[in-house]
Amino acid sequence: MRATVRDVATLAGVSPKTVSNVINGVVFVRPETRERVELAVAELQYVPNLSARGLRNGRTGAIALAFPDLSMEYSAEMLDQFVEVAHEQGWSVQLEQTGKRPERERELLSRGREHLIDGLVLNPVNLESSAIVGTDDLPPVVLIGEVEQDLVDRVAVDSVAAARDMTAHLLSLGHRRIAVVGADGPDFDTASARARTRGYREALAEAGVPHDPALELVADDWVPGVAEAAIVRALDAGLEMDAVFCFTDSMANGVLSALFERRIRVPEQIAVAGFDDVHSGRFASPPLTTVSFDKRAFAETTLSLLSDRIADRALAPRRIYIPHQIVIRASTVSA
Amino acid sequence: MRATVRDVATLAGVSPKTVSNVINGVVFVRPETRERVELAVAELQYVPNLSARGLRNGRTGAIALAFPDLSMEYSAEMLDQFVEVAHEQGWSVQLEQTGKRPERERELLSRGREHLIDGLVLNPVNLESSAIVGTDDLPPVVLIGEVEQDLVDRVAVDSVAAARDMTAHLLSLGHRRIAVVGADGPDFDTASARARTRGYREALAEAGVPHDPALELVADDWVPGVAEAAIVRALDAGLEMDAVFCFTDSMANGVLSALFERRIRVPEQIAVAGFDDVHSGRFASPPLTTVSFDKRAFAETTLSLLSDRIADRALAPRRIYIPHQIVIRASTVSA
DNA sequence: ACGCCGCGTTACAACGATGTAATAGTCATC
DNA sequence: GATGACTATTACATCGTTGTAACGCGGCGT
Repeated sequence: MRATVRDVATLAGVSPKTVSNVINGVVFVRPETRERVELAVAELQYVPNLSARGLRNGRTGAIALAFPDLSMEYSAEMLDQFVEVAHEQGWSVQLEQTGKRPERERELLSRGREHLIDGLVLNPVNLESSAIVGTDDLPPVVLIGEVEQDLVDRVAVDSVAAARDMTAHLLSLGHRRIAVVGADGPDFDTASARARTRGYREALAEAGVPHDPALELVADDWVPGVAEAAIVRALDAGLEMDAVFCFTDSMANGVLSALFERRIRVPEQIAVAGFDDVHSGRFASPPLTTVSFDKRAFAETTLSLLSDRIADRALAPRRIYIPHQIVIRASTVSA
Repeated sequence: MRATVRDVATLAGVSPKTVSNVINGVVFVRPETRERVELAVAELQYVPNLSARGLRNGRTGAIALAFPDLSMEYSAEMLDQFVEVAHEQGWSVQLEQTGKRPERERELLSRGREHLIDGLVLNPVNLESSAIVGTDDLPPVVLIGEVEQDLVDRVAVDSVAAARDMTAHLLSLGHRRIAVVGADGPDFDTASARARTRGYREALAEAGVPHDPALELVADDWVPGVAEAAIVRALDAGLEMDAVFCFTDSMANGVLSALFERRIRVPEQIAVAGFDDVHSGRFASPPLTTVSFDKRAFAETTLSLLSDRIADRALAPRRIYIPHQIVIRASTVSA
């Protein structure tokens, strides 16, 4: 059986509350008393019961992270940063996967888990504005990624601007037939897809390059297999293109695979760009030009907003954009 | 303020314990009473306080997953499965990253977090046998991946056999100068590295192929960049090889990148194989031959062991190997 | 009609930590 | 030497849930 404050108190010859005071360090305790207690703690290997503390304090010290698809390298790299930063700040992290099921996002936003976590970082995909009705009933939450929603805190890369920048980069290389992979369509219509498609179109318009809807390839799931299938279909249909801008690195990987298979040289015949700057993009064949952002800063910003929100639920919702850069590698500019 | 059993009880005109009985469903409650309670629960949107329940029951309903590096695609795919299976079984999942710091593994195994989680799935890297002394003091834990340790439950792919099989595959293609990337060395000596190196050597010995230590390339971190550097160094040194067996897909990615850069054709000039069968390997250029295993089954097996262990800490430790297969793709056998 | 049985329900206490208010102890001051 | 002003420590109650044991009520047998 584990030692409790009582046991420690008995051994140290003080009251339970004094033990608590020593442990939490807010109330001043005389050095010799403190030392006796600390000795007893060590002796008994006392560890506070966090359930009890949570019950008493109303705070669990845990936050939840919810991603749509944990198996993506993108999720992995974000998780890495979030877990590190959260731990540095003393939070423990609960992990949730929302998958393709919108009801899971709703469930998280309803009070289902409320008593187990102090706050929630949610990367929504299916969530549309409707899902969040009033802010009153929500647990403290920060949404990450592109969301068309004004009632809660949000952190994101400016997808419209980033897509515009990447398209501009491709245009500056002289490309005029730039396909995108991952555009929104009737069956697939997420906020990210819409934003990136919009940025692409804006860049074309700015450059006065005609917009061909046939170049907007829809991928109903942002995974390499779907992207590969989409590009293969387009090539087979004889669609002309001199560049492909994939809305994630993961899809770019699928596209590179298809082009490699067909012996189409990248970037000489078709340039390829991605979005997210995942680690493996650097080791793609050829290395992938992509939209990069500081994932550590992303996590820090998000958790800082969440922390504020937990402290004060009445704060006005904030939106923060994390700066992005175009990282140019050999998939668009040969060495 | 959240509703409690008390509030629900008052509204339904019953005692708190009856509400508890309805919610937990173990004690029979008369249908009309049950209905009244359920109505009150819905009315008040009552949600049990899990801290209180945890305090009372001594179980939190949460388990922890600890991986050395969450940013790896391998971790992501494992996490995906673990989280899914855990949720199906009603566990919530806490995430920990042990990083390069052995003390974090120790900390997890000590009772530090004990009161917050019911059990722990740990993928150790630094942990050597010494870290686990007696089983008495440990939280319920299942180790995953190669570990030289007999005191706790373990689930793993048989790395020795898998490496032997992959080496045999390469030998069967006629390769005789097979390099490995990720071998153990003086500065890098993990159980996985040792096991895979051993399997490689065993296969060579069985086939009567001479063993050249120069072909065993050490990577002090199993990431693509280090693998790339290692292979580049080997090629620059004029080391002859007709195949490269990388101990992870991630490293294979780095190797493919280096070979692509040098215009060395894969598999015609040098065949490349990996280990883990991560998703993106299918979309490598060329698609990667690798050691595959059922990650869902891995997670199910692990959580089943953990569940048993939580139920009975006195069980004899078990070791379970998850079956593996060699998946042959174009990086070793051209289409 | 009386007592017994069994089932559904209840009162109470306990899980462990900690805020509050009261207490014991220390020291300076007049 | 007694009074007052602090300061360190304590007793108690409480957070919300649930196991235990006791209770009340209806039905059955005699």
